[in-house]
Amino acid sequence: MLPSYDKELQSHGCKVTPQRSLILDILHESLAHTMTADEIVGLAREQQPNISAGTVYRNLNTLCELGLLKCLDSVGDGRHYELNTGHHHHLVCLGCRQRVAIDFCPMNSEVRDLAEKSGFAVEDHNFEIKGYCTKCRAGAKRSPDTNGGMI
Amino acid sequence: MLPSYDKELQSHGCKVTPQRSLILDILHESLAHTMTADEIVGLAREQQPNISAGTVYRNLNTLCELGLLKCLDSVGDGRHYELNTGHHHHLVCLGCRQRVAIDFCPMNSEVRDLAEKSGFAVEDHNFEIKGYCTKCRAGAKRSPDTNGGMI
DNA sequence: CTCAATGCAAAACCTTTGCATGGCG
DNA sequence: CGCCATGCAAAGGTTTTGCATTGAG
Repeated sequence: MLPSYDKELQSHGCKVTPQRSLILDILHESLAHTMTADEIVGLAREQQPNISAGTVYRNLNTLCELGLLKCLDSVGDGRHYELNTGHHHHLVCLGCRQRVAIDFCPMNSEVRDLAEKSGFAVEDHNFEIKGYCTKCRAGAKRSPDTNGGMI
Repeated sequence: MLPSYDKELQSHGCKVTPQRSLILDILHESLAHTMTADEIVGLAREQQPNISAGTVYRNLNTLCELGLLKCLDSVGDGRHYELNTGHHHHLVCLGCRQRVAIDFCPMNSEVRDLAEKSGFAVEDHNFEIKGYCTKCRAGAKRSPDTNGGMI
């Protein structure tokens, strides 16, 4: 079943609008991978044809601030969004740009100490493995340099 | 001393122009941290006032393709460039957006196997630790949410 | 009712691109 | 001298913003 985010929204003094719920539903449908703002606008318009891109962008930012979403960025394909569920990292396909969640996390007290030894106050971290998914592997072998070093 | 990149450029059938050398010199000056295209344009204009932004962008892309530069991306501050010296990762300051190199690398055969077990052909990886550098720590404590969840 | 959220359109960014000119090899 | 690289300006793509209107609480 679809969890409702109404309570989280309201507890932040945030109104529950059809647009907001729709965005959260769309991201819930694709829990396994991330989406760009543009993809979200596209899917949202299937159900609510005149939802404005401005509204989607504004809501993505709002929902990130509330901590309901996470925003990822990586060379070559703009920002990606996902529901902020359990902590995880991603496999990023350099072909189709899809991000798929993985459970492995490299962060531990040792690494943290290393960073803090240089006066750095650690808040978060990010780990991504880049490569080619099963579907894109064939194409990748043909032209390994297609991506112009923008790995 | 400044290493000259002339040979690398020439060996790729690439002309050595003042603009190209200047960009490489600027990035060599800041080996410890990365720079945005815009910062590079600014510094370049101090020495060559009418260098065009288009030229800088074109060269940054060219030099990435040649493998002389590395391009990094991260939420909240666009692309960053650095000389492609030894493999390393970064501490990213959420205050001043500075990226500082660290030596620790989480990648090993175990992690690689994990990714490849799901049919993924691993090509590269990226690890960054986000937080606040010594200079920005005070400010961070005052307003932890300034960055709108865009960690 | 009130104030936040929306739709629309314009603007603000950042990056790329077309074209004529200049300069490296 | 030929062709790549440059400067300039225009265009492209993405994200933000201003403003009047709508609608959730």
